[in-house]
Amino acid sequence: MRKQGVIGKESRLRLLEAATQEFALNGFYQAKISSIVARAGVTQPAFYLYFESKEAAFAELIDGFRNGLIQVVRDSHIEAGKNRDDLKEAVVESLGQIYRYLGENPALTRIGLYQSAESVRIKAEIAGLMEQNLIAEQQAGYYRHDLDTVFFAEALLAIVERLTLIKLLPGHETPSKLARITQDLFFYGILDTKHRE
Amino acid sequence: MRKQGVIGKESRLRLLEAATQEFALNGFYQAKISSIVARAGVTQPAFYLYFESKEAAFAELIDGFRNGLIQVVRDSHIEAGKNRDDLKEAVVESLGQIYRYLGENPALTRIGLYQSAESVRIKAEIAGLMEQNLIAEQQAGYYRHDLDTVFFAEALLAIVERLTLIKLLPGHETPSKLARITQDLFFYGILDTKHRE
Amino acid sequence: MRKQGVIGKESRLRLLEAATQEFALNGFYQAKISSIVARAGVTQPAFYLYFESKEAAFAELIDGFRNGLIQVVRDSHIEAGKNRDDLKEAVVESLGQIYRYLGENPALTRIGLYQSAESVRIKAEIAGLMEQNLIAEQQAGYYRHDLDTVFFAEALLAIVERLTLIKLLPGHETPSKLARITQDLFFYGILDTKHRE
Amino acid sequence: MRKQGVIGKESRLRLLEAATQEFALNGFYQAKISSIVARAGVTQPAFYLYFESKEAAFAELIDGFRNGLIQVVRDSHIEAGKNRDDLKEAVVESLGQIYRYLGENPALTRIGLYQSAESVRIKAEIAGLMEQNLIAEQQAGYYRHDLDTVFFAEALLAIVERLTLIKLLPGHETPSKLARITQDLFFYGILDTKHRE
DNA sequence: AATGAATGAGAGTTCATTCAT
DNA sequence: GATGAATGAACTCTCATTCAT
Repeated sequence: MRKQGVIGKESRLRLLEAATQEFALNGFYQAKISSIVARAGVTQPAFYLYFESKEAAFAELIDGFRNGLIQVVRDSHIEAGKNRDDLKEAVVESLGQIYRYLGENPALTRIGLYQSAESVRIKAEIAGLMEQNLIAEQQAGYYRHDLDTVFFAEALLAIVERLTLIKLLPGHETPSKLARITQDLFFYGILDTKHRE
Repeated sequence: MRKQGVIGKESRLRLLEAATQEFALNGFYQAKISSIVARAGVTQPAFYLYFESKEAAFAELIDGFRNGLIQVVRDSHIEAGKNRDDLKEAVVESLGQIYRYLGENPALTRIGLYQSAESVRIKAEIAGLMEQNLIAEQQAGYYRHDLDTVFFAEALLAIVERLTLIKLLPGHETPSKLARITQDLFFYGILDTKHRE
Repeated sequence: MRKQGVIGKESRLRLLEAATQEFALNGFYQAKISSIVARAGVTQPAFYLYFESKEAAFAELIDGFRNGLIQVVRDSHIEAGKNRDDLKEAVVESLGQIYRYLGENPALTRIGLYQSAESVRIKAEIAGLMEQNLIAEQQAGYYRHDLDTVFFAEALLAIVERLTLIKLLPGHETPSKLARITQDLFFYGILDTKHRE
Repeated sequence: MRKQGVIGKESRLRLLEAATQEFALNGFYQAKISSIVARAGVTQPAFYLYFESKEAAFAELIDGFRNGLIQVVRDSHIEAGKNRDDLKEAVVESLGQIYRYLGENPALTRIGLYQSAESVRIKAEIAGLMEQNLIAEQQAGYYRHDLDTVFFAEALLAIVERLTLIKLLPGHETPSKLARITQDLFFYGILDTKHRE
């Protein structure tokens, strides 16, 4: 794996893209190098020109996804000092960016959120980051003070994860719509207001 | 696979239990027949005395789990005519039974909810059942009428799924506690009441 | 690698014998499992029924050879109290047993003395054992006191090793003849007696 | 492989040196072209600019070593007409030159004496040359007339070979010391003189 | 009811070598 | 004079499954 020119870079990219598809479709263990290289239009040894092993290629994909997602989640923090309507819009915007990131990388999302042992760790990490945001936002007075932020964060992640899987990735809903729905559910709860009184 | 006497039944059960553990631990593809029979204390051909194939054994486990879960979710329907406090308790009780079922079958739950291609179908089915309950309960006047029951059901399932994975199965929380937390989040939402006004 | 009946034991032996031939002929790295199993008349996976890996099979052969040789060399120690003629016969007998062991296991000898990284270690070990014998024999007054036993042992091993390779294994000489030649060379040196004076 | 200028010559030399090290360390089959070119700081195809194949490069090294060694052994012939002390010194000097040649080319020696199928042929050749010398020396009256020169030559080579491997190449002994030890062993044999009578 | 023995099919990986530039 | 890129051919090892007993 020495210096690469432009052709090598291209081959590497083709392999990476092929690997993404194959891993997303079949998961790590069922994914076959032979399928990957077939998709990429090269022979098997070419794969090892650019990646140390099946594991290494997978790790590279996972890492890219993880880093991107971490960035997006970090950036989704909402600052203090907003009024109620602005808060709502900000939350929708933040969730929208997360859904957008996932929607724009459907295969990677499949790998990173659903197809690997690492996905468990990644989701734990993301839940942690989300909780940090939520804590700050709670202190900003946006959320109930009796709210357990750990569970809140896990619940938020859970919903994002599931709606992504069944609505976003198949293309049934847009990121914005999902963001609005998620925000609505969390903001107002489910109780009928008349019944509530 | 002819009719079996009592000894055969025992071996079959031991194999089934061993398979449950192995599948839960490693997933379908990584599970090895050799590990299963080692756990069960029999030889490899014995496995094929009781099961047609790896797939068949897996399907049998999945089916048992699925049927049990469907039953529990069906039974978790809440009748009309309750006042607010009774509703709350009824919801907690219903969720509690679901969490209890999952918590009592940890290995099967791992297989049925997280370890297989079937889990996607199972969860879709469960979400559907949950939605039916929710629709009836919404019509009973318990929930907001503008609530989209599809998303509500998916969100509910998502949270149950995730809290089960990270809190229930590792033994960090009891089913009752999780039921209460889930109910609280959904009933009241997250907004600070002072901020709310 | 579970319990084996008589058929299994036979297959194992056939594989072991085939492996011996193949390793002797080609050395560890050039030896192919496919050749071994072909010789043994089984399929490739059968090899792994009886051996953990190529390495493990090789190690088993090496170990057997090494242990046998160590035994023979240990037993070749000559007790004190012999007169000159008896000593000579005893030495010839001892060397004869070593040559005989090597000659009776030609393939193993090839592996253990010439075909592996282990052969270096084995020979070092054998040289050490030989030296222990020589030290005792030197103290019994059989050999010159100014003789460096380390070098003597190494030289003895060297000659045995080489004569085995070029005379014994190809069948050009018998163990007894080689034993006598080796003894003669060492006992009397090379100098012409007339010239010696 | 056309004619080369000065730059090409340099690369070729670097490759040859790198190949020597690699072959000495790992033997022919385990040596990798990729390692050789890495050591030499060139790319893989460059190797084939200067050598037809792995085999060809190896053969070139072997040939160099073989020719050098043949020369040294030829030159180590001792003329007739020496008295006993001069003979001793001449033998020590001759052996010293052989050990010196081997010690000065440690990597090549590893390849030529221990690491190849060719080493068998080379040693046979060397033994032959040594025997020719010994025959002449025997006829000069230096050695016993009942001495079998074939075995004597093989034994001599065996000892040189082994002491080189375990004492010279690791740097534990100098060529001169080894020459003296070798000569001593052969000249006087091992018997205790008192016991001898 | 169970087992010892065996296998077909296929996986990931390695390496000497070559071609176009 | 040298290189980036690629490959054919091989090899070790794994696993679900079956057959004869």
